[in-house]
Amino acid sequence: MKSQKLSKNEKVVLEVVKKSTGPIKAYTILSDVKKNGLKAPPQVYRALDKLIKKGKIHRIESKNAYLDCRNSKCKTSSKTAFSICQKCEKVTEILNTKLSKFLSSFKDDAGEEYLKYNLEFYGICKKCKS
Amino acid sequence: MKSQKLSKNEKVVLEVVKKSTGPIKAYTILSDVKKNGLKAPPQVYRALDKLIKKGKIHRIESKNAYLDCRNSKCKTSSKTAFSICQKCEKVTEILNTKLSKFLSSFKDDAGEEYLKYNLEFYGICKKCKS
DNA sequence: TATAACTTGTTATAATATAACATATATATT
DNA sequence: AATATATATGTTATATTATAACAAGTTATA
Repeated sequence: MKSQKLSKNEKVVLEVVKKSTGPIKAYTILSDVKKNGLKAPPQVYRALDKLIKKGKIHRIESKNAYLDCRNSKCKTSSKTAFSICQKCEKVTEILNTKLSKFLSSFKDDAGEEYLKYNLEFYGICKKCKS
Repeated sequence: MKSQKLSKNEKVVLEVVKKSTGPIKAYTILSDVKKNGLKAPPQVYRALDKLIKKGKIHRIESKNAYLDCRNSKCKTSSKTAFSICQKCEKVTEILNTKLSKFLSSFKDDAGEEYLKYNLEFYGICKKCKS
């Protein structure tokens, strides 16, 4: 497990991700942090990579977007599950013990378990249904 | 569920994906299908999108790559699970009834079920471990 | 055969991400 | 403190992945 200490750029990027109401894209972050002096994509991508390793944010693979982790117990980003509304694009992290236990102890045909997974559920959220 | 009939370009692209020993990238497909007369990215991406909808191939989100579906029962690409070796990059589709039943009947905190999901497990495959 | 729906071809460009290298800052070791 | 080492930053250029927009051809159907 990596140190949780954040560098200057990591703090700046994390603040932007936290402020966002949903998953935010790298270039949206970039245009936002330009007021903080950051200028180029690598500065953002480097910070994002580190923040993911440090468990501060998650990457929503199917959206190429980044979301802050609201699970205080989350120290790493190795086991993640999300629900994604296909209508309003809202993404919610799923923190469910039964689910994480099931997936953590899941054995494939070769009898192997996995220390890392990412699960994305797609559907229509309650708000959009009503 | 979409018609399973494939157009000319879809057949050409599917053959290339099938021939590949693992997940294959869109631009790798493009350079391959150039001998069949296809010339530009949209031709490949359009075929890929249709093939996914028709359940013939899957997209491995974390790799931006495409893999043919070997599950004969797979008519759509709405419920998918894969294991990905972080060393040799091998990707295997997981066809496991217990897993698919669990995820299909999973209810989130709002009591909602999901008709669509994608799960990616990451680890080291047996071959790479030994 | 006309009409609609789908499929293809084509050019250009948008969106996402990394390589490579120079410099600066922080941390640990003597 | 001075040196060595590792980490973090700044910068330019470029690679990779994907779509917009529009014209034209093909197939299915009324």
